[in-house]
Amino acid sequence: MKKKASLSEDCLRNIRAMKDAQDLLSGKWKIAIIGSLHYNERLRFTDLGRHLEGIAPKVLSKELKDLEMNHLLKRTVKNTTPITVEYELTQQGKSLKKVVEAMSNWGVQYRKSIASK
Amino acid sequence: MKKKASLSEDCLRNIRAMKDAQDLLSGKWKIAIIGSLHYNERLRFTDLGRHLEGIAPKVLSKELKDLEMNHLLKRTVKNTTPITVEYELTQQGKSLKKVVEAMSNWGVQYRKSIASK
DNA sequence: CAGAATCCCTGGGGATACTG
DNA sequence: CAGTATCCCCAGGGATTCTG
Repeated sequence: MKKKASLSEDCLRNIRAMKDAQDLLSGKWKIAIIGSLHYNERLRFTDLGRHLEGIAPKVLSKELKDLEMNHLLKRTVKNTTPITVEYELTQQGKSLKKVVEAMSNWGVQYRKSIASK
Repeated sequence: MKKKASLSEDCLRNIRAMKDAQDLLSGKWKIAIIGSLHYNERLRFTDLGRHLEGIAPKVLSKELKDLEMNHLLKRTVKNTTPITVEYELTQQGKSLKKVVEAMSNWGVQYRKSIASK
């Protein structure tokens, strides 16, 4: 016999899922990084920096490592002189498309609604 | 005459929008809070806490204030004894639906893909 | 170019106890 | 019930300089 649980297990599961997502995307830059790669397919370290406006190389480096560890993006060293490195989303990373787009759209919307006040 | 800019203004705009969103939703709990209210319509302080599993009241209180300041949720004091307070999403807050759902779905997906490894 | 090394510092976040 | 009040701590993040 089913009763409505006061705290649906379903609901808790979803909330945990959201927390998971936010944890992996924690920090001030990760979403933006994923977003950049979402719009640009593949980027090099410095180019990525240019997209992010104001991020320090150390921080960028660390964020990239985090994302790589979670298999959201892939790092490729090109054998050129000088050496270049390319970053691109993995399949996992690409699966964030919906999230990235939702946030982007919402952000644009939000700016408008603030501006019109 | 249109030329492809090396750093599309469009792209930067989107990235900024994402940063905006992430800033408003910064911290470990905001998304989860929005999510809870997305699934439950309206909740009281303590109930909200129950959904979030492990959050300290001080922290919850602060997160709620932040969200309220950004007009993402509304606080209502009920004239009961003892006093009760209800939180619910504003229209602004509800507009985050897409974001919340995207993150939730992705989180569930991600858990599976990790578990199956 | 792609980072690593250093130094620094605030504030986000937690634990616990208390109150109207 | 719905929060405050305190105390505390570390890591996220920044600025700058250096290197293979």
